[in-house]
Amino acid sequence: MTSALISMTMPSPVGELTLIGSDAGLRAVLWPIERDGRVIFAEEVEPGKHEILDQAERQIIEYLTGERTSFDVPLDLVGTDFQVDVWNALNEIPFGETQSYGELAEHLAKPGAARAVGAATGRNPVSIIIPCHRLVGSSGKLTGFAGGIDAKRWLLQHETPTEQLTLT
Amino acid sequence: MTSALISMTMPSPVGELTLIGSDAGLRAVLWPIERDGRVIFAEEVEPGKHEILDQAERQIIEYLTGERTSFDVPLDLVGTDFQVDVWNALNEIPFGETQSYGELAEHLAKPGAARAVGAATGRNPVSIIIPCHRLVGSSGKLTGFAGGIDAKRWLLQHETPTEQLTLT
DNA sequence: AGTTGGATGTCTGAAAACCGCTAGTCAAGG
DNA sequence: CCTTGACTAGCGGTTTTCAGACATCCAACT
Repeated sequence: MTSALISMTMPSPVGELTLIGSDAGLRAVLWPIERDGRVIFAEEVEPGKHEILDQAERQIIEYLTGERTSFDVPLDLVGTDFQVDVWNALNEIPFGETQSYGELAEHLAKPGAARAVGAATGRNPVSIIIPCHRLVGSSGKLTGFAGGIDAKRWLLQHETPTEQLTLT
Repeated sequence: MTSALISMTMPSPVGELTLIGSDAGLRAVLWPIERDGRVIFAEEVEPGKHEILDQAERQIIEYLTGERTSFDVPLDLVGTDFQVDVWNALNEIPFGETQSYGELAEHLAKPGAARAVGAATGRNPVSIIIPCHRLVGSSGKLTGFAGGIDAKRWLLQHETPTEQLTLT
């Protein structure tokens, strides 16, 4: 008997986000396109009814408006050991910086596992908060993104001083 | 966060039995040979410390000494839908009677699923209390038993007036 | 009397496919 | 030359698929 999940939606410049919570913490932040495929069942709640979802929404808004560069909502990550390792490693890439899939694999002491890192990143349940958008190809190219390449570019530009180059 | 399991052992004429309990009820009664393979982790407790295990032990003793012909310990069955259906159907075979795998399949409105019933029965976690020993081949032969054919024969003879034939 | 085959739901193990990659090679275009 | 783009082989973890294996049974064969 794992406890029931609850959900909430919020608008954003990169599309409507769906937040999923459990007792233990924030379980997911999903792009519109992911919503149907990834949620088994979550009861919808109104804003103000659930501490963790409210906190998550608040922090995401602050991030999007530029008042915040890191998050401290409690997360409830469910995945394989490797996936959780990757997600935690992602969390350590600082605001405004990027890393390649291969570099992250090396940080995990698994050189050569770049492709596996890509696969695990693609399953990151907690978009934006776990900054999977900071992971780019070794050439700097924006290779893929669950919420669409446009959203990835938007997030990276949002984290980057405006003088910077335009991202491919 | 499912709750922790607790366990206890008790002697019996058919070998030492291991009882496993959860908050919700009795999770398993295992034969010696099953014990290593099927228990993930269960903290051992002393008799008298856990209501459900004590109740189960008491009822099993009463059954073995002939003072009891049915059980009412709360059970906590975990398995697929089909398996739970089979186990519940087993529970409805009265003391002293037997049924064939195929007959039970028909009661489940799944004629032809005799073999599937066999597989599900073999996974019955709660020996003795869920009377999987009352299931025999359509020819009356004692085909298989998790605790060994000898234990199956012992249990069936124990439920049968002594004048009856010897079981093959 | 023995043998064979088909029907059923589930589990297991092995193999294959799938990916948000990467470093290397090679040819074409400035 | 240097840059680009297209193509390749190999990487590692997970997911999907598939082929057996079972606590059977009945019928239709040898």
